[in-house]
Formats: sequence, C-alpha cells, structure tokens
Amino acid sequence: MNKYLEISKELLNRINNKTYNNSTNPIPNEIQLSKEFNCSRMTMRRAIDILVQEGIIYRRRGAGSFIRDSMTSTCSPKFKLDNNIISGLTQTIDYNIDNKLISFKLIFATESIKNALSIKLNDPVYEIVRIRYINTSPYVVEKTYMDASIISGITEDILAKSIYKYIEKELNLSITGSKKILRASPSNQLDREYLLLSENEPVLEVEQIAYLSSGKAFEYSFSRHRYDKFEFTSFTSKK
Amino acid sequence: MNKYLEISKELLNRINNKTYNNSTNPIPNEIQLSKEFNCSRMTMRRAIDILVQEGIIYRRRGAGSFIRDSMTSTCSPKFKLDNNIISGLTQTIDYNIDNKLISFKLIFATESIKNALSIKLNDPVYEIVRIRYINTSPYVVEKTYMDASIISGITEDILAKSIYKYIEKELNLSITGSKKILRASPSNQLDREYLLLSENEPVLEVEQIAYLSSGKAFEYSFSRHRYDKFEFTSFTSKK
DNA sequence: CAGTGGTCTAGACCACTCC
DNA sequence: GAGTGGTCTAGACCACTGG
Repeated sequence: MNKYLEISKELLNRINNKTYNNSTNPIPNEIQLSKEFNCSRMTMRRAIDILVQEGIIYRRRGAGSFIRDSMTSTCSPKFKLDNNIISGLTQTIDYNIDNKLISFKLIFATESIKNALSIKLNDPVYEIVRIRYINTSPYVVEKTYMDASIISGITEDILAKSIYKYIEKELNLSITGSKKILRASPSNQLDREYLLLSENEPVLEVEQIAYLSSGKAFEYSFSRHRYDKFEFTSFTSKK
Repeated sequence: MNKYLEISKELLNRINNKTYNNSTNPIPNEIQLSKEFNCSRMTMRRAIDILVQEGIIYRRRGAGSFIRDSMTSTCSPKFKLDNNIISGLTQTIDYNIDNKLISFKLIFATESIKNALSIKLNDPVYEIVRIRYINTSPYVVEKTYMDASIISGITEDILAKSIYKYIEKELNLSITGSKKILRASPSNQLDREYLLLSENEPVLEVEQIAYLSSGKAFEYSFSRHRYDKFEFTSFTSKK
C-alpha cells in the first residue's frame, strides 16, 4: 500500500482514538510527523491533504494544523451518502440492506443513455430496476443502465448480491470515479408504490455516471430515495 | 499567483479552446508540459490534479492523460450548484439575480446554531431571511445565521448586495470551505408562498456550514430551492 | 523573532500500457 | 523495450502567526 495512504489512515485513527484530541491545540507539525513516520515532508503533506479535503483537519499557515470541531449532525438518524463514496452503498453501514429485483432487461441505448455512456444509439445495455430496503423498510428505487459490451455475464444471481463486487472481483475492472447530479422531485406513482409514499411526499433523485480506471463510463443510473431516509453530504475546500 | 493554479487555468483554457480536442489521443505528457511551462514535473502534476479532481481529465498510467467526454447534461436548463463552489451563487452566472430581504434580526443562538457555529448557547447571531429571484422568478428562500461576534456591522444595505463580498473585501476575512447536507423536503406553507409552489411540489434543501481560513465556522444556512430550478452536481474520484 | 504551513525544484525508482 | 503516469525524496525559499 502507498505510504501516504497508510499514514493518512493512521492519522485518522489517532483522531478517532482521541490520541489527537479535538482541542484548540494543533497536531504535531509536519516536520515532526515526517520524522515519526520516516517519510519526506511532501509525503506527510499528502497524507494530511486527504484529511483536509474531507474537512477533518484544517491548516493555518504560521500556526499549525487543527482538528475541525466534530460537525455533529443536527438531524435525526438517516442514511448518508458522502461525496467521497463513489458508488453503491455497501460501505459504512451497520444496517440490514436487502435488494429486490424488479426487472432485468437487455435494451437498446436511447439518446440520453448513448450520451451518458459514450456509446452508439441502439447499442445493447442492461436495464436493471431494484428496490433497496433498510431493516425491511423501502429506501430507494434504482434504475441502472450498464454498457453490456463491458459488463458482461450479469445474471439475476449476481444482482441479488453486489454488482460492484462482481465488476471489481470477477471482471477485474477498477471503478475510479463518478459524476452525480442531485435534485428533488415530486414522487410519481411507481415511487409511491415502491417506497410507500403519499401524494405530496417527494424523493431525492441522484443521477450518476460511474467510470472505470480506463476512463470508460460503464454505468448510468437514477436512484430515487425516500426524502425522509436519505441525505447527501459534501465537503468543499478552496484549492 | 501560484504557478500550479496559473498552469491549471491555462490547461483548462486549452481544453475549452479545443487546442486539446476531446479525442482518443492524450494531451502532451507531463515531462513535455513541464518543459513548456518551465516548471518541475511535480508542479505540473499538481496543476493537472486540479482538473482530474473536477473530472475534466483522467489519467491512465502507462498510456497518458485524456480529456473526459464532455458529460453533457441530460436535462433542461437549470441552475447548477457545483460541489466546487463554496458558498453563494454569484459566480458562473449570466442571469439576472435579485435579492429580496424578508427579515433581518439579531437573535440568541439555539442549540443547533450553537453546535453548527461552535459558539455558546444564547450568543448573539444574525438571522437573515432572503428570497432570490432569477429573471424575476423566485428560485430559493434562504435562512442564514451568522456569528455576530465575527461578522460585524451588517446592514440592510449590505444584504441587498453581497454578504460574501462584504466579508472578503471589507472585513478582510477569507472563506475557505463549507460543509453541505442536501435533502428533499415537502414544501411548507412559507415555501409555497415565497416560491409559488403548489401543495405536492417539493424543495431541495441545502444545509450549509461555511468556514473562514481561521477554521472558524461563521455561517450556518438553510437554502430551500424550487425543485424544478435547481440541481447540485458533484464529481468524485478515487484517492 | 522562532515556528509553522505553502510552494517549488531536480531528481530517483517503480508500475503499467502498448507495440 | 520505450514511453507513460504514480510515488517518494531531501532540500530550498517564502508567507504567515504569534509571542
């Protein structure tokens, strides 16, 4: 494993451990840390940079690097999708997640699918519709299109488990990025049926294009979440 | 200005110019570019990294760096808030934006405001409620709390213009980061009144904490957007 | 002033792609 | 094997903070 990732993980451990405790005092300076971890200062900075990008640490030139106040959530427990998570939800979860397959077809790419996946009109794509449950209560309905020329050999069996695991482990492809568009939307009839919503309860829709390390877009999906069981968090810092 | 930022901007120019044209060919390699820009390879990488993080370029080890297919939006023209934008909307906009001040008070910090801004219960905070219009049609209603001990001297006059400009130019504070939580929500009576929504039309709520370069949280806000005039985009790539 | 983070350099070696 | 990006180093100089 890369040194900067190892160090970054260890720093995060220490923050969670309260080895570095959320106070007004800085963590050890970069020179000191690079000596401790037996690395160059640039590598040390790269490790810290990861935590800075996630909003866990902030730096003050001339003063030191500090742990940010815990940013405690102000709302009732919900599912959170973090900006840092690329696709799928199988991470970070202690709950019981179930999938129910609604439909699984092979279709011709429409105009919008063609654009999203950078393929040709009418190229074959999988269309997968699933509902996901948390502790037996419906949570999101997902419509997924996958380029059939890349993601080959999908079966209902695989869909019952994790598509992403199949892609990474069996097909040996690496998922490296995703673009998301989020919007609120009134629920339609299917949403209400699948997610047990009433007429004026909305959904949070996440439109996503996911990419392989080759740069190829392999998945285009629409996830419609119950408004009361899902939120999306994101941290941004100046470049 | 920093070298890596200058170079990054120039690269972006060249992509928009079609000097580097979205094809299957890579842009010039890092060594070549670092010679052209008269910088070290590490600085060159840093410049490219910015565009990689924004999803504009992707790299393939052994093969080269490529421009990503344009990721054309699939939906009708809306306002987009990009993950990379920290706060305010005054950027990237050719439209006519108007503000209408609904109320402007000094109040005592509640429990949740206290937590968000890391201040004490009952500390003084500004509460500002505004509606924003695009081309005279209502678009978002924003409730903003600001730490009155930091952001001093706010007047209705300033609110009519840009608070952020005031903070950066007049108070000489630098806004460097923000945490956002996004959720869908049924519209309440006020939303419907201000945003001209009907009963079953929802809003997209953005809860935000914004930070100064000192690490201090100075603003805590709730922006409720018309569902049909706003979406949020975000690009994520593996570390 | 001493101490901190921010930028930049010139090089090294490695892992991977593609011919 | 030649060419590409990925990691890492040991140092330099600068800008800023805070006593």
